[in-house]
Amino acid sequence: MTRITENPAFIQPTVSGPTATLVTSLSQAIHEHRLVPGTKLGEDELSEIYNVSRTVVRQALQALSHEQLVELKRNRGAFVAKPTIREAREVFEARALLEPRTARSAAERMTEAALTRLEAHIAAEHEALDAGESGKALRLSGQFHIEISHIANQSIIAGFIERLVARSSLIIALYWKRHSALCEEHAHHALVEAFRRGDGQDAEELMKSHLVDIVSALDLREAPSTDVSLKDILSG
Amino acid sequence: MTRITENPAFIQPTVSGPTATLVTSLSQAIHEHRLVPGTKLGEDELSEIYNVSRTVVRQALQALSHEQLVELKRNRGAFVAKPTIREAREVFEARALLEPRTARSAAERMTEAALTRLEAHIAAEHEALDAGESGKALRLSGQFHIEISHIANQSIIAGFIERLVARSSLIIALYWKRHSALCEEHAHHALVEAFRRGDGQDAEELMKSHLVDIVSALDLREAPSTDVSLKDILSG
DNA sequence: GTGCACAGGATTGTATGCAATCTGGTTTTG
DNA sequence: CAAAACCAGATTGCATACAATCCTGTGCAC
Repeated sequence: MTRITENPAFIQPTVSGPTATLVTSLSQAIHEHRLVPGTKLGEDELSEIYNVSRTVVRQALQALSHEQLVELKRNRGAFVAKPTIREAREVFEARALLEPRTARSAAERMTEAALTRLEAHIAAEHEALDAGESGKALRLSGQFHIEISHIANQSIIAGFIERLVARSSLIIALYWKRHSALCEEHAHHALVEAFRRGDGQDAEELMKSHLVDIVSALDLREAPSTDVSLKDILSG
Repeated sequence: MTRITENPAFIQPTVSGPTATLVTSLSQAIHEHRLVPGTKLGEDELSEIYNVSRTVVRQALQALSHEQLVELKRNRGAFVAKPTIREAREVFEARALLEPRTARSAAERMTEAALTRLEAHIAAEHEALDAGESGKALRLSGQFHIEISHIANQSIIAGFIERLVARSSLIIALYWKRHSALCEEHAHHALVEAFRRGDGQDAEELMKSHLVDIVSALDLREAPSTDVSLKDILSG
């Protein structure tokens, strides 16, 4: 059993105590696609399921709202967020801006311990796939990306990448059109090999193409414009 | 009186109702340096000052904690955040990465209405300076940067810039070593002229040098390393 | 049969109360 | 005199209660 000790919630917590536990649990369910976009998250219901008071639930929902994983609608409740196609595009544009340079930085400051951690991520991901746990494999894929950003040791940019990768879980739940697992099989391996050689340029290029590959599996075609009137549509 | 209608809290709100009002008020006080880093923000005290219950105060403090403007210490209370020198450096590195390209995008999609808004920002900033309201001028300087990111119309990156500029208020409060106002007098003017010409490359270069200028006014020398033992220090 | 109005129950927003924790001052001990 | 222990008041974490708002189902009018 490969042990992964990194944060299953992806984003470093700003809350503590039972609230943090609940945030981690809900985040993990979102990243593993057990909680799907649009799901209503009722306070009383969560309070019962997790055996905490509504106070803790509200704090956790507020935290998840700040992470843009949950949308709070005043007087209506909390819902797992549904990023629009526009938002999906922008998230991956931002990832394409930040992650390749972060991969380069990671390659340039790679250590044996960090390589070991990355390899453990890949091993755990494969184990999850072999065990038919696709949700877990998906979450571990995301964590692999975040681990790279931590190795690069630029905490501000890493924080942004955490947010982007976390939101990517929702985007993938909504718009993924491939039947296979998220990240192409050899992409993470190739990245780790580049890191092992300390080859920043290779790492940067591999991350770029890896992200392009992910985007190519998302169906981000715009829905028909709502500016078109019903009359125009019906008159062919 | 030049009216500025943009968000004095810098960061788009994720809370609503009285909580949002309180967040805006506290943020503004932070950006105008009326609330200085390290200040204790007691729940009962804020509750009395703002005439809201502790529930609303706690929600607002949590929101400010998510924005990294406030640090919540469990069982000890909330404090206006004090970014370390390391953090200060990283914030401006991230700004140097994001803002010049955002300025370029803004130049390429500039409209008359947007130019008018930017000019109004500059006018309001000068008015505040002339009236001796340096805190307000400071906040308006920050808002100018955020307005540019909104014109660029990339909402994810704009969101990151909001967070970075917001945090810059704390950094400036702690580390500013110049006696003059924050942004050099002609820098914002020059940017607006580049925007007027639609000159993306010029805008990008001007933003780069503008940020370099800001960093040059910050005292970010590292304190002596704490790895040095007391014995080493005392033995000369 | 369809559309509108209303009522009741469910849920959310917020206030308040109580227990847990911390801090600072005082007392005791060596 | 200095350090440790103790205690009381202040503050924070969290639960619970109540008011406000929303949603859905039912009844009535056309």
